[in-house]
Amino acid sequence: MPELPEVETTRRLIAPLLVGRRVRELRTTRDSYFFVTPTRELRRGIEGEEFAALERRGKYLVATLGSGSRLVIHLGMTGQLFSSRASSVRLLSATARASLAPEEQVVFEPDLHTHLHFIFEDAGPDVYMRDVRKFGKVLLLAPGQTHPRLARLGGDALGVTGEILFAATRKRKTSIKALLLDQSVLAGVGNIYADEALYQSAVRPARRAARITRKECVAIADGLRRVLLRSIETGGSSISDYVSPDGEDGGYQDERRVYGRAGEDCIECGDVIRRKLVAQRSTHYCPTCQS
DNA sequence: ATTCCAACCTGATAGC
DNA sequence: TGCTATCAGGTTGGAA
Repeated sequence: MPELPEVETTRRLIAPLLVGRRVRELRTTRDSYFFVTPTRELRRGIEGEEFAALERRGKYLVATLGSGSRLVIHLGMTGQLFSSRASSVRLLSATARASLAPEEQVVFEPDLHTHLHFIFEDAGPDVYMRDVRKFGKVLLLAPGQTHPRLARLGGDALGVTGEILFAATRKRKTSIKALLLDQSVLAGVGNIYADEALYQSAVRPARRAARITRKECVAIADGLRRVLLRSIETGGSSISDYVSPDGEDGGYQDERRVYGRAGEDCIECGDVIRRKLVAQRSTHYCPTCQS
C-alpha cells in the first residue's frame, strides 16, 4: 500500500524520531530476501551512529547517518515503520486481533514480522519496522555509494507536468496505466493513485500511452498532483496494512473514487465502477466518465 | 529497446 | 472445521 503519500506521511512523522538521535542498538530478524545488506553489516554501520537527515525518493526513504552512510528503506506492500508508542490493530495479526477484548488497549510487542528494532541512547521511543510479506527492502550505502534501485528512479511524481508526461508517452506501445506505474518514468505512483488520477483526468487506464493527447497529459499530470497532495493532507490511505508512525489511520481511503469500488456507483454519474486487469494489475475505472 | 511474466513471502477470504 | 484456490497496494531479472 505504501505509495508516495504513505511514504511521505511516514517520513514526516518518523523523522522527528530519528533525526538527531544516536542508535545504541539495532535488533533484526534473520537474514533474508528482505535484507539487501546483511544484518551484521547493518548493525555494524548503524549502531553508535546518529541520524542526520531523512529524505524520500519516490517510494524509498533515505536516511543519512553522521558517518555519511545512507540507510535506504522500501516498505514494499506491507511495510510499516512506526514508534513504540504507536497503538493500532493494524500492527497485529488477525488472530491477535480476534483475541482482543473490546476496547482493550493495543500494546505492540515485536513479533516475527518485526524486522528492525532501533533502540536509541536517549530514553525516547524505540522505532520499529514491520513487514509481513517481506517485499520491503533495507540496504546500507557507504558514503558516496549509489545503488541501481535509486539510480533507476525517474523524477518525483509530485513534480510531474503535462510536458513531462507527453514526452514520456510518445512512441510507447504500453498502456498509460503501466507507464504511470513505471518508477523509471515517474517515481512514487502505485496502483491506487494511478487509478485515482486517471479517473480524475477522465482517461481510461488501458489506453495506449502513445495515443494520449497533449491536453490529456496535462489533465493526467494535474490529476496526479492533486490526488497525491490531497492524500498527503489526509495522511495517506489505510486500506489494509498502512498506519502512520503514530499508529493512526490515514484518511484518503474515504475519498477514493474508483480504487476498490468495483460494483459500486460512480460518485459523478452513477454508472457502475468496473474492475479489470491492466498491466497485470487490478484496475478500476468508470466506463462513462473515462474514455 | 520494450513488454511480459514469474518470483520473492505471508495472510485473509471465499468456496466447497 | 478444514482444505484449497485466489487475491493483495511492489519491484526485479530474465525471457519473449
